[in-house]
Amino acid sequence: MSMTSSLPPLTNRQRLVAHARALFAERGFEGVSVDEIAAAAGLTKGAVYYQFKDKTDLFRAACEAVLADVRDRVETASMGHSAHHLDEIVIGGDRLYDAYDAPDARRLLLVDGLTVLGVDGWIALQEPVGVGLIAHALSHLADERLIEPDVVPALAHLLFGAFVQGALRIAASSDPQAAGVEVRRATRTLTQALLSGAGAPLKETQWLPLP
Amino acid sequence: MSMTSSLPPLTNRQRLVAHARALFAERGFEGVSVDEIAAAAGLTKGAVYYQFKDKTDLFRAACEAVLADVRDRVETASMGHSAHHLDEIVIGGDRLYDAYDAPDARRLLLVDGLTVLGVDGWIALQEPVGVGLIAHALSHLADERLIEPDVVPALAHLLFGAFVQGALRIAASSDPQAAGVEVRRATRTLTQALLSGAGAPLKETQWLPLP
DNA sequence: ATGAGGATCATACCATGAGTATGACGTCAA
DNA sequence: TTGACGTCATACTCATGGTATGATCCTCAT
Repeated sequence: MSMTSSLPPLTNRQRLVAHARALFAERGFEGVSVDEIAAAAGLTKGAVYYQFKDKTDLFRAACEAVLADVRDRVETASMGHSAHHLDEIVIGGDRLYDAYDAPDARRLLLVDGLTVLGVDGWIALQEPVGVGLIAHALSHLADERLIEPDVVPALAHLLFGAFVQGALRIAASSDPQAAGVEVRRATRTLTQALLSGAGAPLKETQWLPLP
Repeated sequence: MSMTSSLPPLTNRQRLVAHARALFAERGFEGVSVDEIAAAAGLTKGAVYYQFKDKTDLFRAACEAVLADVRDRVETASMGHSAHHLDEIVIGGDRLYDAYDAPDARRLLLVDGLTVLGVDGWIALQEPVGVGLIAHALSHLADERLIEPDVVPALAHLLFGAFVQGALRIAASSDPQAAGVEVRRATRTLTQALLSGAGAPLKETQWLPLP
């Protein structure tokens, strides 16, 4: 069904990334050998190590390819739907779950990415897209004084973590359909709570002193 | 400082787990060889593969050892502090961050665990402790009708994901001290919003139809 | 044209490490 | 004593990441 538009006919580097993406999505980073990826692209290991520094570098390139698709899906889908600023955090959230429904996004970005790229690499990868989209939505809540503006970066990161676990919970469920609505409901409970402006007062040290 | 109470003098299996835990915490699952772990325990590879099925099995045992300590730290610390039921979600949250401050908890449970054990294994590992504690706290909110009872399991999982990313954000920061208070503040914004009872009304499909 | 030089990739090779097979050593019961 | 079993060491295989080096092709100046 996919139009397989090969204009121009794809450079070898792109073909390596494409096959790496497919194989990594199927059997994970450790489950696929470099020779196998090269063979799938009709090449050998020499081509891989000329184009990429090491196996991790190839994995990173595959991650960025997946992430580009995720960004496209989320942005185009949320385009025109946000009647009000405040809706986009719940609408965009559903689109995020849709995007993370793809096997390659799950395996590369959510499962293997953290271990392979390390904590810093993982955060650097997710910041522009996943975290960034949430931060953008939260900034509108901060404009309306529903939350404090200076908690937006960290809060976006936390919410992104919630989305990650939500996607994994759906993936691990024996009934992904039912788990999908369950997780989306729980996510709305979370975002709805933010939208109510309950985070605004925040009398410092009302609960416990911060160390 | 740790009392190193060796009574009885530790079986070889326990010593393997202990050294595996330390080495995995230092250089990760892929960064440590089985021979190295065996040598650190004064043994050889044969002992490892007699006691454990494979390297992953040893890693799982190390994870459970770390997790036992996490549970102890969180439970004993939150013991007697929760004047009201509703406090424990924010108090216990701070204790969770404290527990995930340890290098072994970070590396084994938060970074390597997901990839090594797989999604199902990882969830099965975290469910009894991390997710379970949050679910317990949330159940009290459900008793007070602050949230719907049937969203508790999924919501606990989501909040646990937020804690995971919070801990990772602290770990990756160049100033963990400052990042610690930043993340804890953001976490309280989240939990405080739940405590306000904003999740209760939840008019179905007010925003979007669930698929 | 032609040869120099670089870009791109294949081939051969090495080192490491997970997993297996098998044997050695002990203990204990009969 | 001996035989069975639990525990571990040793020796081996095999897959794989990475490197070194050589082959091929394209480009371009002379």
